[in-house]
Amino acid sequence: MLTAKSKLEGGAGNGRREKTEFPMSDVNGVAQDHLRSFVERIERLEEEKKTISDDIKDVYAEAKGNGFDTKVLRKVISLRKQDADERQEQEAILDLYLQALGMAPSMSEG
Amino acid sequence: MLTAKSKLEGGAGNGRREKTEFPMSDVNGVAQDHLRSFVERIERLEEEKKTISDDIKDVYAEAKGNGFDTKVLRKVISLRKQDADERQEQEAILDLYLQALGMAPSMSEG
Amino acid sequence: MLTAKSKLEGGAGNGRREKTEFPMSDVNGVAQDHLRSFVERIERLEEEKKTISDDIKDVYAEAKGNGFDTKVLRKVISLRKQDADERQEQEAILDLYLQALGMAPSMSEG
Amino acid sequence: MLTAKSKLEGGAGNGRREKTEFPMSDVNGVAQDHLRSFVERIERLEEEKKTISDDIKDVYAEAKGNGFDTKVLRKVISLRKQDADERQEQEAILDLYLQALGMAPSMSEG
DNA sequence: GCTCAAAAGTGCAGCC
DNA sequence: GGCTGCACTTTTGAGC
Repeated sequence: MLTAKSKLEGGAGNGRREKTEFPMSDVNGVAQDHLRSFVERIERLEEEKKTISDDIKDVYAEAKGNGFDTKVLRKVISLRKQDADERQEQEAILDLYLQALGMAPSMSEG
Repeated sequence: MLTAKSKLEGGAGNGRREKTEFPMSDVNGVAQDHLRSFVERIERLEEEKKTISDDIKDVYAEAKGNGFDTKVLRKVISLRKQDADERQEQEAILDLYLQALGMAPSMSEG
Repeated sequence: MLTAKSKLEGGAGNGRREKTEFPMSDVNGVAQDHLRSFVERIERLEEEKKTISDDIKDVYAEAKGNGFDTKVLRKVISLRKQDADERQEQEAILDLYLQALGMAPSMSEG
Repeated sequence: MLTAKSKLEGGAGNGRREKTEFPMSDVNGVAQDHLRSFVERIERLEEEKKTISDDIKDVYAEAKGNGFDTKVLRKVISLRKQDADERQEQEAILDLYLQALGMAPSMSEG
């Protein structure tokens, strides 16, 4: 059974087939452009993400500089996040039980 | 209603001491405001960060929807990142050499 | 996949090249035996672990066969685990605050 | 104050009802016992599983303490596992062929 | 530098 | 049988 090899969308010369078996629905050049576009978008976002992460670190550093214990601060953040998550979880549980009881919860019907 | 949060300030407010052993350099109330400010800033940033992360996932999903193998795509991103990191590393080494030679690299303007 | 540059050979032993560049501080044969021993122990444990995992799956399957909704069942397990974790967490928080207050919790006084 | 745990049984009538809408084919009390039994079995197994996992971590730690690079060690384990899986796969294919030829492979005793 | 915890990535099981 | 969501593993980053 075949598996791994097909994934590389490898630029094998498929130019001459009526229909390509490759995972992209287009000619190679176009697919490449498409790929490049995705790569750029992702890299751009990753960059932004890193900026944010660095900002967060800066805030912790600033807090520390103001005499706060970062470990405690992190715990505070973590706890508040947990609370939020738990709230969501509660709704999920409710939905689950409603489903189990045959009473569909949401499914925004209508 | 406060729940877990209340524990956070539980330690505080246990009377005035000539000198506080608390890690904050201010009166409790003020420190609390300060703390709150830090917490809010961090949470805001964490939220933004999550938005970006979700965006990234969306892009991967879109790429997948366009026939790209996300695993390969991730590999591409990863490799390019490594390359970039190595490039930076090279520049850092160059800077070190320049410094060692007394030629400050100053700021690397494009 | 690992590329050649990875740290496979990296690590200890830098500097001495008369004998070996390998990361182990012993003669090859002995180190190999040692390595083999670790590999075997790990593989044995992994095997046991898999057995347990399969057992768990079996129990879920059996529960399902008895009319239980496995999704709900999993949720029940998950919730109970969360409760246990939270209990631990509470102790951790307490310790943290005690530390922050300069009251080391470390001593286990009765 | 309700704790999270209480929600679990919240849905079920803590008393005895003559009739149930629940997906279990038995009276509530009995189903509850049954459920409890499953929960306990699973939790017991999960516990064992965690013990094994911790043991594995310990072995890796010990290996590290003996100068082995855990990353490499993990790679070794992983590769060997792959090999084993592939071997199994080969046998499975062989079995298929044997079956196709009307020669049941029966049980593969080690 | 090592250890530990959070985040990401991968694989798997259940569902449509 | 493809897909979505979940659990496990791995990796990265922070703290001591």
